[in-house]
Amino acid sequence: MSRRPRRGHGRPTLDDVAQAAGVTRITVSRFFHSPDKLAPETAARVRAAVDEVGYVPNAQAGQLASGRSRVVAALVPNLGYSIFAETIQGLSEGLMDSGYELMLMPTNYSLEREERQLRALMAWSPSALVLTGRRHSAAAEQLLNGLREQGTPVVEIWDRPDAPNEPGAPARIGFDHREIGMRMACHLMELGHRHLGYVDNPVAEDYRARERRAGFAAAAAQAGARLDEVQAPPGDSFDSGRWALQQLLARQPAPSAVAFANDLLAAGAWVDLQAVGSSLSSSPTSGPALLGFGDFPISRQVRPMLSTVHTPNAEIGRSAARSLLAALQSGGPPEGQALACELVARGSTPRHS
Amino acid sequence: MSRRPRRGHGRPTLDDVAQAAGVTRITVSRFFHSPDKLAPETAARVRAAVDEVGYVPNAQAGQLASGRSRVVAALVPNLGYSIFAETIQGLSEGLMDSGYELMLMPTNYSLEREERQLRALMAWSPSALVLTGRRHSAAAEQLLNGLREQGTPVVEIWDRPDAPNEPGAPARIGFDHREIGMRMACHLMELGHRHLGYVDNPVAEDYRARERRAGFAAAAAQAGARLDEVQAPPGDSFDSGRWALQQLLARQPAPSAVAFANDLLAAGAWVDLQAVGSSLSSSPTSGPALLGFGDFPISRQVRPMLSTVHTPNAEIGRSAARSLLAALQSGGPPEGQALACELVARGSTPRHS
DNA sequence: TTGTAAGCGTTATCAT
DNA sequence: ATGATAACGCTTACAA
Repeated sequence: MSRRPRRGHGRPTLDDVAQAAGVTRITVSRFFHSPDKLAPETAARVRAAVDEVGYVPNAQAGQLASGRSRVVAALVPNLGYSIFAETIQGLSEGLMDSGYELMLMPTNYSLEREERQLRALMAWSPSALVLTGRRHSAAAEQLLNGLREQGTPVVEIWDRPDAPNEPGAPARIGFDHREIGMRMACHLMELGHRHLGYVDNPVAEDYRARERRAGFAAAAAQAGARLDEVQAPPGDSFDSGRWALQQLLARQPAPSAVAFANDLLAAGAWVDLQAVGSSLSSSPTSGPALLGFGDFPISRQVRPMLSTVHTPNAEIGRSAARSLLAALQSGGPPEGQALACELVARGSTPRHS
Repeated sequence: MSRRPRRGHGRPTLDDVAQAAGVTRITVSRFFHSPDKLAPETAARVRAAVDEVGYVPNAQAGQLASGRSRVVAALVPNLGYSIFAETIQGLSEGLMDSGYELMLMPTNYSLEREERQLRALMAWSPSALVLTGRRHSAAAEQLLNGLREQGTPVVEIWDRPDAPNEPGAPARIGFDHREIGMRMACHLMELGHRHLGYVDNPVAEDYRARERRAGFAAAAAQAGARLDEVQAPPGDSFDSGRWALQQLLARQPAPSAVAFANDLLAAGAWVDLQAVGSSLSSSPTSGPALLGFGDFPISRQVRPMLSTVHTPNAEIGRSAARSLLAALQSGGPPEGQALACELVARGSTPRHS
């Protein structure tokens, strides 16, 4: 019916709608972006014309003309690991119906990979950016600074906001992993433990896990407690945690309380401990206290229940979405937010001695 | 230094590079898209100029001009639920470095939501599309058909391919949930059970879970076995599964084997059963056999280990990426793929009577 | 309240 | 092997 130009999608354009409505292109454009500037009856004609021709806007053309992209990009280490999946779920919920679309790029815990993704991203002129963590390659930092100067809101999630909202400081949404590590150690020491163990996770590039461990070690040292550390091997987390605990318990003397980089590691070790305890004697276990991190659902399911640190997985994503949308609207920089973690003391860390 | 036009990002453009290299725009464009068409020394000059001015392509402009978008969109019910997170992880790994970016849209298990996301998506002219499941609203089907006719590859994941690769049939990557339901029932009946139970999941819109249940019921009916069914309530899956099993066991007579919509439900029920069993007697439990679905890591951790169905979570994503990229390259339609599930018989389904 | 003119930065087509 | 010209579909700036 209608002319089919040599190029393009062949989809109806603003001009097609305009023709059908007896107005010009720009009026139709206004119908979408500032409908209140149209005379009501004009708007009605345009609406009818839009339906009639089946008009769908062309995002690329609009973005090229306006210089704004309606893309929010998120770079996360991994999705299979459920905490980031929950964060992304929160982020996409927060972005829903905002007119922005979420572009997702996994970095596999690699700063180099993150930098490459960031470069690829530049081509899209994203409206806003979500990065995981505060550490990036030098080149990535440069790209980010460029974006920030140009007014693109950037938030870093899953890491601590810098102390007092310093102006110009990167906006971060999350918590201080080092501090959480310290709190974990303090919890165990408050229960009377003087010889602690720590099982770190096997992902070498996960510096946040390293920080928790470092905080844990610092608090232990400060209190004069003894500390044994071990890195869990890759593979099934449960098995890995079990193996790591055995390593610690084999030492003489063995720690009386052990903290883990995450609940999966801890749960594996914990159920093993219970099984051994109950087969050797029917009395309640007198083995080490165990403390996890992440408050995975499993932790409430083992008996006794696993003590852990509750992290605001989905809330980090929702908060990031709020912060970015606010910044996008106001034109100002995005705000960071310190989100609380809660140390949930349950049955696996009873009072000691 | 350089002119700052009234509009645009102010980023260097092809023309800036061209000027620095002493060539024209189009030569620089060719440098990126068909470098072998350039004289080697011209290419070298262009390369230097690109670095010099710090050129980054403008995706919107390129896509507007070419009519192709370099966006692959994926619509999934939910990410917090780990199986889809693993699928998306597989998908994004498969897409990595392909030049296509992943746009992620959650549908919250709502067909209406899916339709809206699809409409929003049309504005982006995605190069390819990933949908979850074969069921969509009528309007969504229309949109999809339009896309397919126009040559956009579309694959539906987590559902069964249609029988023999019918031409024109939607490409699906996954398996037949109804058939898996039947296999689950058969497994239990082969062990000697004649009175089965089924615990369905609480997400009313998850038709795939309904299909597994229907298959389970059909197989039971066909074999003349008795069946009791119950829907798990919303909330923590472990607790929910536990509650549901109690409902079934309270009936007189009670089923001797119970299947669950997923491993979380099953695991909650299973550990509960073991706890009760061991506190009442030290003999091995003689309670009902339990069968899960999904092969979550937890299932290998409970003792006895939970029998379940292993699903190819990440493989579905990787396969979708492969199929779409192949279709994009060949220009043909994408291919579906039937992926195998494996029924993993473990300790929770021992031989019966 | 509506319209005109001039791009936005790239790629397709055809020419040299 | 390189270039000139004309889109691509929309929005901004300025007029009327």
